[in-house]
Amino acid sequence: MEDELRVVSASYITENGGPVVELFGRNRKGESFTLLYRNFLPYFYVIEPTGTELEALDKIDDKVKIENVKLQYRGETRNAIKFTCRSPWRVPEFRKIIRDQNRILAADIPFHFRFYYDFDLGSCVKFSGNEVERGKFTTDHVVVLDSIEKTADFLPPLKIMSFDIENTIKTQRLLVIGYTISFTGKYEDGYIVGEPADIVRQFVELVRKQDPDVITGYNIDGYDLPFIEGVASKGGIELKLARDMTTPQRIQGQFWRIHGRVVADAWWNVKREIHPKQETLAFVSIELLGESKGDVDRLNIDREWEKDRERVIKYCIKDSYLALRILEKIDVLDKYENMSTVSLIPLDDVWNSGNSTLIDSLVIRVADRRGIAVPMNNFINRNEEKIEGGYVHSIEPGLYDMVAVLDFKSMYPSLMIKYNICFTTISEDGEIISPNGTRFVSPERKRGLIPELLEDLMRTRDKYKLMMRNETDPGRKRYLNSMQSQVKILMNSFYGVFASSFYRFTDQNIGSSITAFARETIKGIINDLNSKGIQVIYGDTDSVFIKTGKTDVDSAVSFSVSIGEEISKRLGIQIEVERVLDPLFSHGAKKRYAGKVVYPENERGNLIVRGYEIRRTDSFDLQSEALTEIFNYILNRDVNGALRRAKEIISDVKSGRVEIDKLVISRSVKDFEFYKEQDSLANVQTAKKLMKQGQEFVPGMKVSWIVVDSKKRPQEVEPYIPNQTSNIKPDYQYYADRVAQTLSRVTEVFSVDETSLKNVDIKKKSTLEDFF
DNA sequence: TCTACCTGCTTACCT
DNA sequence: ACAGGTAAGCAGGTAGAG
Repeated sequence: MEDELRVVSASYITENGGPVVELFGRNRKGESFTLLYRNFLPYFYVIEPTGTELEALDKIDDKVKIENVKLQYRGETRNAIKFTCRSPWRVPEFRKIIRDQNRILAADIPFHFRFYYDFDLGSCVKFSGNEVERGKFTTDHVVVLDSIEKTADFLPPLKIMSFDIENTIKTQRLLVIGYTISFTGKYEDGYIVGEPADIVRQFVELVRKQDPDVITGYNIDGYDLPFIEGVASKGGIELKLARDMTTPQRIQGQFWRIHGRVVADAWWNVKREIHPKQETLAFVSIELLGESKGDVDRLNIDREWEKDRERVIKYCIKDSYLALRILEKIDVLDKYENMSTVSLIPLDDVWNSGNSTLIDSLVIRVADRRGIAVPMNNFINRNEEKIEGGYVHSIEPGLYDMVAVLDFKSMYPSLMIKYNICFTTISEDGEIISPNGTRFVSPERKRGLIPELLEDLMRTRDKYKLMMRNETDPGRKRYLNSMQSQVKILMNSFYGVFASSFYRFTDQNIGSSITAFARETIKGIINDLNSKGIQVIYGDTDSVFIKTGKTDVDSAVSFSVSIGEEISKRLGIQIEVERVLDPLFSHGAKKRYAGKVVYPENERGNLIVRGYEIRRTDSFDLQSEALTEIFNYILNRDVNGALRRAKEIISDVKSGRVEIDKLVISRSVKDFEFYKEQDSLANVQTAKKLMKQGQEFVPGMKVSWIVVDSKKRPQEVEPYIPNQTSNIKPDYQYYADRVAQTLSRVTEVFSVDETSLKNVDIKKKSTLEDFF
């Protein structure tokens, strides 16, 4: 049979002592497939092995063959051997034979990636093969492959299954699993009750029968899955949740791998996508969906279960439904499917692995084609020394009129292209010299692999952007926009990966050359503009904020656009006018500013804030709201109004005229062992109290609290649980002080300090000019 | 003994 | 298992004033 598939996940199993590559996914019709390939073997390279090493390798029972090859290694052609064996899982053992790990190449590439690179596969594949009996596999079809290749991407319907468990707190007994399934726009739900072991057995059956592509739930990574695994192991049940009957595996104590399916914790995804102020399911459901959770008291779940079982079951199903809806709402599925298309690896690997995996996928293929050696990642000899980063220009306190923000379009990728920065071009005799003295050969002599790859990506992005502009169908337009945005994200992640200390192609000089060129570029522009009498008031890494000196928006825009065009032409890197702000406020701190947008047109009138408490998830609502109000006064040039309102807010807080919900502070908590003085931290104190109460807590979660006595050292806090605050007495003086602190940073620019905000009448000043 | 100031630790943000 | 630069709050200390 022949068909096309979007690949959800790839892995391998062992059969008769040899590896079988398996790809899982769905065709356009939404039928699920398992594709099997049996004739692929693992291999790696060793540069100039010694006699003893070669002998030892030759003696390995698992060996299939040893071939002589030539590879480009650090700019030289070197002799190497290609060692092919049968067992992917034994490669780490074979690596130990070689003393110097630097001479072993490509021996740390997960087997399914090796298959992906060598067959040059992508997010979707076209295949032909023989359909066989389903056997142990749970998919609609199982095909033994004859051929497989990359094909144009498409988005088939994927099946998502969300689940949630309830258990007693004291005895940790599993009571119920509730679930919701979403497929082709339809929802279906249900539940499983009974003896804990039976619940788990039926759950495994359910997953096998429903065969979902994505498994989700709220906090399943750290709570529900480990809990179910615990019940399974105690009951001697094999947790065969995978599409190939294997059991889930936890990677680095964090992500789960279930062959053929993506495990996508809704909590983790929400955290990554929207950074909510609080991370409980209740809070996120309200914020994102406007829906509230059921009102079952989890702390008294044992009694609730006795009293009204139906209600607890309904509540459990609802939680699974909410998690599913949240995952759909934040639109991650399409996004990661598109990133899978851009980075050419299966959906699961995009969703649940780091950026270096995406970069690997593009770089290793090209390196292999060109005979360039692929070293291994080095997690052991990590260089502790940090490379110097971007330049941040100081900003003076004040209110500035008609400020244009110009910034470089993908600055780091552009610089890598412009200066041919690459591990293949770094050379003592290079013609291009970076400000820190590192040399790269000119593109005329040798075009770098990375610059070429980045240029391809730039072209791809421009192509998507052009298509998007000409597209009239809204759905198609959204898809094209998402594609161009994923390409941009991938391009921008190159720098970070190449500047990281462990990445296989890392060279300290590459990372520091990129940032050195960037600093030189931005400082050059600032000096140049200043010498022309154009005042640069701020800049961060790839941006400059200039005073246009104009009074109307059109002149300000055309003035700054012409400056941008001149610079772009002169430097060969695109710099664009991102916004014009009128006015822009700063209290004199880097990475913090607020402004009113006057350009672009579609953002006109918007308040934009960077860095300030309004942006921070660990500030309490009252603080954010108060500062927003004050900014609105200031940006409308009503300083007196700002001062009056600031005093009013502070005095209200001081006397307790404020809702307790506005005083909630939330912060994340790591593993307790991480901290030097865990007991003196409010977030850890809160987490410990929550655990004592029997609340769900896993490291990495945000916890919320109210400060009840800030005089104590460390300050005393109480966990915040919505609708359960009657016995909490906030330390109003503390909150008043903090709000005053926040607001006075703004008012001090106009000569009104914290003490005067909190106390006596302010000096009578009526116009803005009087304050300078 | 109280306050001002400093340092180290920590989190979250900006690009 | 992508980077560095930065602000700011709290804990806990010390120096100097009262």
